[in-house]
Amino acid sequence: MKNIRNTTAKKAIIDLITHSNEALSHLEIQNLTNGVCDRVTIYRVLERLIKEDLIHKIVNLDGTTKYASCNHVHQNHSHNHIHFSCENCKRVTCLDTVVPTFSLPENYTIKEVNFTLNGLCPNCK
Amino acid sequence: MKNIRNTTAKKAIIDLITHSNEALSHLEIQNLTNGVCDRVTIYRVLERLIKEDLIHKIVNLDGTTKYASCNHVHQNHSHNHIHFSCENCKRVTCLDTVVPTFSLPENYTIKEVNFTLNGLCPNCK
DNA sequence: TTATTATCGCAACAATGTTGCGATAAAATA
DNA sequence: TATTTTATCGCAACATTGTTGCGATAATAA
Repeated sequence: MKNIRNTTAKKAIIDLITHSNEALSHLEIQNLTNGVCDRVTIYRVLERLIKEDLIHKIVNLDGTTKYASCNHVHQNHSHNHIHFSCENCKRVTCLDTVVPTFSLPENYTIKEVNFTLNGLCPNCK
Repeated sequence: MKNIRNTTAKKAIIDLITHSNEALSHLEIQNLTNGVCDRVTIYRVLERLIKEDLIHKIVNLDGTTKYASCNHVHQNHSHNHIHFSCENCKRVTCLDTVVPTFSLPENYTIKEVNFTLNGLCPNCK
């Protein structure tokens, strides 16, 4: 069986993401880790962290993708909260408390959710 | 002032999108229009069609973006409906009737919305 | 028919993500 | 602690997707 290793790169990346109050892009992670590891390694670590359910991926309308830590304060945490993407400062933040309600037609199986809003955040408006 | 022109490429692309029952990617549009115009022109036409509010853009969790026609059956149409992206057949469809409700904290200005769900559609489950 | 200019085609570039493979190092085991 | 196993890494090379500049073309107004 595969055993998970606690790599230097992995530790640095997860530390960065969990201590950030906004979602980070691959490039931002690359700059902030400052040469701890290769570009490709960052992609691979992020992929694994998502699989381990430690972070989640957010894709914005402008096509950029960012990563944020999962909030495990609730017993059954989920990623179906809304993310806000500011057009001005480009910051993406999790609105953990804002969970939308909707009723899906039958026969659909939901596995992942991506809710993002674009606009101006309180700081930029 | 700028006057909008009804180009051959534009007509072909909008015809394609409005008659499709699923959202189309840039590549799919390129293949289906079959050399009507250049790759770059497709990007520019799509950009203009979005600005004219004739189509809307959908960005999925896998990073792919697709385009769908705007449903103008309602007086005040909006794009805040949910899109479903099937992991298996890769089709993206608008669930026009499924509009989520949520309450945003104050001081946020919303300009655009991107709601997508990943999973299995009725055909693939 | 002619003039204006929005739109186009092409080439070149930029950003982002992926893959293969030999090298390295984390952690289990002796 | 020393050795072994193999998950993870670094590098190079590539693929995909989207962007930009600029001269050429064609849609529309005059």
